[in-house]
Amino acid sequence: MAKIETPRPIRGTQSMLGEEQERFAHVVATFDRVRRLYGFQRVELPVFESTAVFARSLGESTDVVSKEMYTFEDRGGDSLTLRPEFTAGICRAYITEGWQQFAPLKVATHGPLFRYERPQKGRFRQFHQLDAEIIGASEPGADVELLVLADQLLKELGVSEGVTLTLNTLGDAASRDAWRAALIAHFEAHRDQLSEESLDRLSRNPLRILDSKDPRDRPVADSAPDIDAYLTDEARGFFEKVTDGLNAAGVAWERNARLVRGLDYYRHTAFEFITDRLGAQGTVVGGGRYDGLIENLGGPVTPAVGWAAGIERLAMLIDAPRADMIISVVPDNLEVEDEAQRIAAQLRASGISADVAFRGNAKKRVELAKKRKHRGVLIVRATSDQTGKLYLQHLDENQSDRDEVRTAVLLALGPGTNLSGGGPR
RNA sequence: GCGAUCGUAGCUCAGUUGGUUAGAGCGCCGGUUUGUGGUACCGGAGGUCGGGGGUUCAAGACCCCUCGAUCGCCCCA
Repeated sequence: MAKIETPRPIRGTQSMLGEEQERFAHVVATFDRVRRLYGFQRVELPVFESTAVFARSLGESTDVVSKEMYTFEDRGGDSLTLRPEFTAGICRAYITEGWQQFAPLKVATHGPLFRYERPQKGRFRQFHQLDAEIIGASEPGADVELLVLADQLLKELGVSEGVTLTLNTLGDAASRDAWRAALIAHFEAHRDQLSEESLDRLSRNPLRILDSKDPRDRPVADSAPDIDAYLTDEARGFFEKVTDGLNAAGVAWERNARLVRGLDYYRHTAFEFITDRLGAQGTVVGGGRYDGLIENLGGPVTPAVGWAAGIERLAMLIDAPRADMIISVVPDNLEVEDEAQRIAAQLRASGISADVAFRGNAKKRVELAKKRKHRGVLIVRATSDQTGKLYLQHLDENQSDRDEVRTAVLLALGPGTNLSGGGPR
């Protein structure tokens, strides 16, 4: 009989359980809470779109479009693509779903994205992002609000210590074009000093040479002109209003004149929240303003700004979230199993998580509760003596945790409950 | 697409310069003991050492190929 081969998981995908999943869920839950504080509506979007949605908006020559997209033909012969990012799909929906009537529209979402890349630390083929966008707002105040939102999110996740906001402006179209031309001239003049990779960038995406990690490129990149000299008055004023707003809101930031974005659609504000705690993947949140994108998709001229954050990356940075409080209800013997179910139901009705172990004798069930990291064991004894009927054994180390469990259980079972108690020996 | 490192039980790993029937802990299954309560004892199942080829009297160890993982380059959240 031939051995049945178990299908392997797809490279770069993850299946999460336990702490890994709890970290992930905590990041999402925190985002969902904070985005509400800023009045961002949750939107639901398809995971795949017509290939043109991404090809047109991201730029044909970007790596994402040219070699990283999961693109396939459906049975009808249409070219579809699993979304490699959120922004393009949101903009498509803004145009096709009539969302223009709600402008300026503040939306947030999160979910899986797909890029055909070589996996490494903090990088996956199916990965997950948080996303926040403001569509139909040309005011710098929109940029500020998004950055303040991101800043608060990182603070509430407890990771702001190791993460810094780096900020740059790419100017308006006129500034950007003038700067780009000056950069190309500069790099052309020093071709002989650039790495092979940067020579390739020079023809594909010259701005990218600025943040090259190759030490051979640094002298040329560092001596390249900043955008500041090419900024129009309008673009300069815009950037100042953004930075003033951040200062007023108490958001710490650093100017990085070398910061550029990988995708073609960015204008004006560009930013990354970066850390050195994730190996080669330094960016935790990245985004900026993309005033031309919706037009590129055939929509009306619509200014917009947004960011995305890697959920896996944030999950790696946060402290392990505290597990939910679960009380294990253990019947002393078969006789009181139904009584244990009744008590568990009472706990759950009061919002306390309860688990009734169904395997093994009482001792085994207590051991299992300990192993599952439950907070306490409520032992139900077969006795007519009300004083000895319920016994709460704590599994927490410190007294305040024990008090929390005891108070919760007493509250759920009602006043006057006779609850003898003990702790770990 | 390129580079480095690594693949031994379900999991975490030992395995000495190549040398008998490949080990441990945890987990799993069974049993003993205990019996107002989490750490006891005994036993068992489970590995064609990622796969294929080669060197050798002899390969888990050495060589080649292949697949996979990890980390880095590229790119990006």
